[in-house]
Amino acid sequence: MCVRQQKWEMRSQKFMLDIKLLRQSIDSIALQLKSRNVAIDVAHFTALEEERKTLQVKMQALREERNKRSKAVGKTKAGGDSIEAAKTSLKQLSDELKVIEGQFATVEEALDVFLAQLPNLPHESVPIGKNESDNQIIRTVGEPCQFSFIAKDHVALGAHHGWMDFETATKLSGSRYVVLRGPLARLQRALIQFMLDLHTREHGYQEIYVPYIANVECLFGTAQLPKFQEDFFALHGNATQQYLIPTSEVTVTNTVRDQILDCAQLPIKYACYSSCFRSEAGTYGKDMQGMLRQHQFEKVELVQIVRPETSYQALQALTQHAEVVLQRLELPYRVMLLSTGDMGFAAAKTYDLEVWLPGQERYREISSCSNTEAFQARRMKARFRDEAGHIDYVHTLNGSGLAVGRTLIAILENYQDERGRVHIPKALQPYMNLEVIDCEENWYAHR
RNA sequence: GGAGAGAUGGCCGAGUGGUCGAAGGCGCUCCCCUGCUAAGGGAGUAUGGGGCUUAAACUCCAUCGAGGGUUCGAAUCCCUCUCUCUCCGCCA
Repeated sequence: MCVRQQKWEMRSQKFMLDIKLLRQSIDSIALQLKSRNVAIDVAHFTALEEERKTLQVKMQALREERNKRSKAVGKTKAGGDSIEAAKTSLKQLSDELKVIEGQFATVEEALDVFLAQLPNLPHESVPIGKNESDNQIIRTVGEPCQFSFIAKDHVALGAHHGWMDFETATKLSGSRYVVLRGPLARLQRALIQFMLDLHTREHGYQEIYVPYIANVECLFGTAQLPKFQEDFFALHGNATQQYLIPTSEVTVTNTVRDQILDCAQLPIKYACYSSCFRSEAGTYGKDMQGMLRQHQFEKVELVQIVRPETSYQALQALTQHAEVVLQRLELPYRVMLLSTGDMGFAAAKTYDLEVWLPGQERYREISSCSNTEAFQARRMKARFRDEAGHIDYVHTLNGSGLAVGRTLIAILENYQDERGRVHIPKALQPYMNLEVIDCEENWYAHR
């Protein structure tokens, strides 16, 4: 028996777009993907697909014959007659089948390579553009504050007493790490607690804790693999390949992998705090100062598993949920609708939240909220059964609610005063048990 | 880390080379019967893909943890891996 066919079928679900849609309307898909700067070789695909079909039909016919005749052999043997002649001719058939199966496997591999390059199709409402300069500002909330003094950046504000210590972090690990002490370590912890409480108490998310190490299937399911292997850390010395999660989206979303959910379970809404690990390969020289871009950072992630017809409503809601964090912290921000050229591989539509950073005098990304529609679900085989018993893929969404390190930066820079003190936003004060971080204070005395 | 036992459908569980996609039970759905309830009778109840179709029907292929091998034929035999359980040791 050969299991190659199953492998192929699994892939056809796992990869990207709906394989049936692709077969039917490759031309219109090519057109849509062009807006994402992806050129696809339609002729190549069509040829492969033709070959695949021919071979599959032939292979199945041969198998059918083999199965039938093998069963007949069994009967003959049970009847006590000789089966030698039948064995010889069946051996030929079996060999022929193996050749076809080999050819089929070759075509399948070529299709693999082709399909793996295809990102999700953008939603029709997504602006067509080359890169981030074509993103649309949806709304701006709050005013960038005007200081009567020259605003410091978070590196300067955190430097007192080694509260934000990059030198020690470099000694411990390397570049792009940070050590936080005293009030800043507490601020980070307070932010995590604040965000989780908000989402679980007011937005209806269930808190979830997941592993920070994920297997290949997870990374594949959420589409970090196979294309973006260099973006995160692989663990060595393991028999099985494992990776540090670049976001808890990976493990949280994969909790529903290989499942047929009951429609009564939907929507599923998870809020997850985790550390995140990114190699930041190819970002040399970018944001080298400060803790804006780190190999290890903290994030509260929001994930929703929903019915297809509700996923765009859910995207609006999820984006709102992330925005509320900024609103409660009274940080000025704006909402960007990403253009086709700037979206992530798995996303059909993405809103970025950008917070105002006085130290840089510009807005910086602090959250990214995406609807991947069934793109991840297909790869994960995450489905649901509706009231009528029909099975369909779920839609998955994810968004940061928020990136904790960057929120900490935003608070330092937006809430600084002329003396270099940092005031704590009202909403956060109960969590900090403090109103102001005073650089003239001895923090060892603080309880 | 050492020793052993396992992995079968929604669940339990039979099945050591051939009509096994898989007995039996439970659960679930529909129907029948019974004055309600309970009990009873009957039928159905996996997933993915291909062919043919407007569609359905039909039919074929694949799937018994994963991958590979032996064979005309594999849930069943061999190899590798993963996971689970029990005992011992160690440990936050």
